[in-house]
Amino acid sequence: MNWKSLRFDWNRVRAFLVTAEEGSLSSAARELSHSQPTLSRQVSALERELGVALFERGPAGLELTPNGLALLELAREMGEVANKFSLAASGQSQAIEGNVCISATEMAAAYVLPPIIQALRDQEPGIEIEVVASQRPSNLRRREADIALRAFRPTEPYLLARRLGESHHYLYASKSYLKTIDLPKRIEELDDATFLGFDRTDTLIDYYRILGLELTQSHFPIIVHDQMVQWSMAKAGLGIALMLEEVASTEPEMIQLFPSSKPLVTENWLVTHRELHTSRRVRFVYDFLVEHLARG
Amino acid sequence: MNWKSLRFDWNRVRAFLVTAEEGSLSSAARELSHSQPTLSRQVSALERELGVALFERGPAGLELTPNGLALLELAREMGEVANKFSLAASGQSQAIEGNVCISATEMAAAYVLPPIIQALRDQEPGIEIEVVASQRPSNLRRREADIALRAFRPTEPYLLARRLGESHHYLYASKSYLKTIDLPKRIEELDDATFLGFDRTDTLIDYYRILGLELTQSHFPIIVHDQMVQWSMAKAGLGIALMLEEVASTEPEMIQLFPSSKPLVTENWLVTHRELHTSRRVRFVYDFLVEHLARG
DNA sequence: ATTTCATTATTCAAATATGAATAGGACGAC
DNA sequence: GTCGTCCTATTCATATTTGAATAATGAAAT
Repeated sequence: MNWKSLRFDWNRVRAFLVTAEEGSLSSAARELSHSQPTLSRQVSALERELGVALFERGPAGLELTPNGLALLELAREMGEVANKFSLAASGQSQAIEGNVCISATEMAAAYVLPPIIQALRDQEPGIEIEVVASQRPSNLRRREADIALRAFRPTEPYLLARRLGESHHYLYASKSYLKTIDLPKRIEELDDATFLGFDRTDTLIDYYRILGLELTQSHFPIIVHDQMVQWSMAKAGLGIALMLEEVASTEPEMIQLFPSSKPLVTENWLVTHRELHTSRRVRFVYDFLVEHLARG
Repeated sequence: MNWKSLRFDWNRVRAFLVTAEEGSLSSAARELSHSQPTLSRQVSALERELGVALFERGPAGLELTPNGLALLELAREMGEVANKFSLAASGQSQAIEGNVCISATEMAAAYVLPPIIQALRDQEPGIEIEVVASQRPSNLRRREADIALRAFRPTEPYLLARRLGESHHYLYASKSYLKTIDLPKRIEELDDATFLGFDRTDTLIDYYRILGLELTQSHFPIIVHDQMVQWSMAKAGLGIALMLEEVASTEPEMIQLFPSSKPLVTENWLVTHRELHTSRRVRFVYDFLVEHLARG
């Protein structure tokens, strides 16, 4: 076999890929934990190596040339395979030491995970935990996380999921806020209060409908994307928020509204990539989380 | 997007790939124009990086572990894409300087190409020519060559081919050899001579049948894989060889047998990868070869 | 048993790649 | 305008990677 065509520097393709996707050398450098000059030189070197101009350079940033655009397709493809390689390799790793990345919602990360991670690290100090707290589900195929805590059953065939039970959400408001409104007896009558929202979609309105409340966008004068911040605002008395019962019950200042009404129920699923489940390290964390989170 | 999983050293995958395919670090080092210690360290570093043992090491060489075997599949895939990337990049290169690799049979490389390459380099000194002389057709998809001179029309859809005319082959023997046998009048009667063969397949027997000669393996007591060497042996009087008319006619010592019989006719095709035809450099060499080789 | 030939791993000086600091340019906010 | 922020390219000291030389080991041939 002849390997002549492989003799170029593959890392430079990676530099090109991330630079093109990120839009700038600086940003790519941050992503790859390198310095901007390094990326600058790697991309320049690739261009020299190939004899092809990949970017138009300017102080405002880079712009792909048509040639660069065509090659970006292949660089993406190479990145896909590199990702698969990394995944498979991690899956085969039988080392217990090393990093495991867990994705969860902000509330779960802030209130549920800490004691579990504490216990886990007491038992296996070699395992380092990285937490990605985000409302958006992490893409496990792209390896944005090794293990994800999700509120829904995943459908992707390459994922392995385990149901952990369910969580109950109720409406909460601070004592100070409740002094400013007349709380009705029945939840259906609560319609002139201030509610805290996450975004301008109707997701939350749909949830409230399940609880028996018909609301419109105008009931959400305050939008906070960050759930932790939203909860702080609720605690500060800005309005009513939907919250996990376990989390809210630790806050004596927060009052559960209509405790006898039915809660909003979400499922909890622990999810990982099938490839990763064969990794001793990931498997350990996965099993540990199941053990400490599984209920009902 | 999250690029965490791409942060490993891609060049180490290449080191692993070539090492696994070649079977040893030393051999891989030769293929990649690196040193053996470099490959040794790159592969070790990859194993450390992934936490996976890829090879069992021994002084006799390396052996893939099951994990290594599984990862080799993905490394191969990555190599395939890297190859495509390199191909596409070369196709876009508009530099006239640089290397172009031409594959041809030994005889063509030795007798036909030299004056053409001479003229080409007089005209474009920036172009460096690499010649791969081999009876086996080079795999252009794997980029074993940029341009190939072949005796048959290629069928692969990704190849671009141009017919250059045909070549005539006759039987030749040295004057010294002819003294040792009685040359019959008609070619059909020539059956107790010594013929020089290339291998133990029947390809050559089939060719001779076209010329009207029914031979068997026993007529080929001397097998020489290398055509240049075979021709030298024929010149030294060891037997009869089939040879290109143009090449043989430059040798006064060699006698063309049965000049009035029909020759063995083969076609000549100039072939390149479609992707490469867009490279200014490859295109130039291709057109130059067409111009200097096209006949009839 | 000995030699030869292949392999891999180690050492150390030299070549190479890297990051911090810095310069310079475009763009938007004020 | 002017400031602040983002970008890229360059410089230079440092850290890493590399290859030549070499040691060590096993398999195969003698």
